[in-house]
Amino acid sequence: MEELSPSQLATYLSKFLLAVREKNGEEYEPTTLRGFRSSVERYLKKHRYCESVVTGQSFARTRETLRSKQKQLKRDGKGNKPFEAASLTKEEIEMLYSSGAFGCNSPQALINTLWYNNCFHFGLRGGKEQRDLKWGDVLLKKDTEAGPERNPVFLYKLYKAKRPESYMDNNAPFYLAVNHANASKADLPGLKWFKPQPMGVNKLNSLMKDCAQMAGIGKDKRITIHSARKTLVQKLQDNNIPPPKSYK
DNA sequence: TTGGTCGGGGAGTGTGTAGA
DNA sequence: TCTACACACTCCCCGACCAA
Repeated sequence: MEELSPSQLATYLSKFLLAVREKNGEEYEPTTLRGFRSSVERYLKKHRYCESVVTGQSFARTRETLRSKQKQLKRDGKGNKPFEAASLTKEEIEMLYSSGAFGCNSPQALINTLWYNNCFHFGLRGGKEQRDLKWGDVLLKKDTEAGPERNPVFLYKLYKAKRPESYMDNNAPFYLAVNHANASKADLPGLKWFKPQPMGVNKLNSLMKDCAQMAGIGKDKRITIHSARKTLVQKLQDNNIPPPKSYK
């Protein structure tokens, strides 16, 4: 497309924005169309194209087409964020603990709870930021007496005791794969619950969904990996904590 | 069970601007 | 000057698929 003149490209883009549909024939969400345009813009920038699709004069009609299309889609009921992640209620968090999805009685429950704590207390995103987390990124500054399963310090110390020695240096991944061979005899003292191997990206990304399934929640709402972070934001809002200045 | 990749699409953040 | 909102742009979640 970088070989087309701006006026030719503008015409093609306008036609594309009007005609494009999902594979099943459905209309796309308004933000998706905007994303398509941004993708084209990025591509053209990379190829040093002479004009910007977003601000260039030759693309004024394309912009108008996109605006009209977005308005039409909104009128048709699109743009209501059908895939928006839902936050967790107090009752649902209780169910996660009572079902055994969260807690400290199994390697999987332990790592699920650590993941949730890191989302909820440190505001980490559920996937990449958690996966990039290293063992040395989390330091125990203030100790506390070993206590209940909901005490983050207790869980951290238990996790430390159950990790293999070879994965204790600062650059080791924080989340390790569960050793399922040992999971059935998890209460044996000194047994390592985790393998010297990072938890996989697919496993980490489906962690919250698996927990919700185990606890029997999320049938009427969308519980995803983002739900834990959303719960944190919801709680901050409910307690009238203002957003940081940089959010303005 | 894992890593890697891809396409679709929602979420997050910085910036510009109209209006109070 | 402040605030709310829209826009521009980027990030990355998510599911599917495949091979190891």
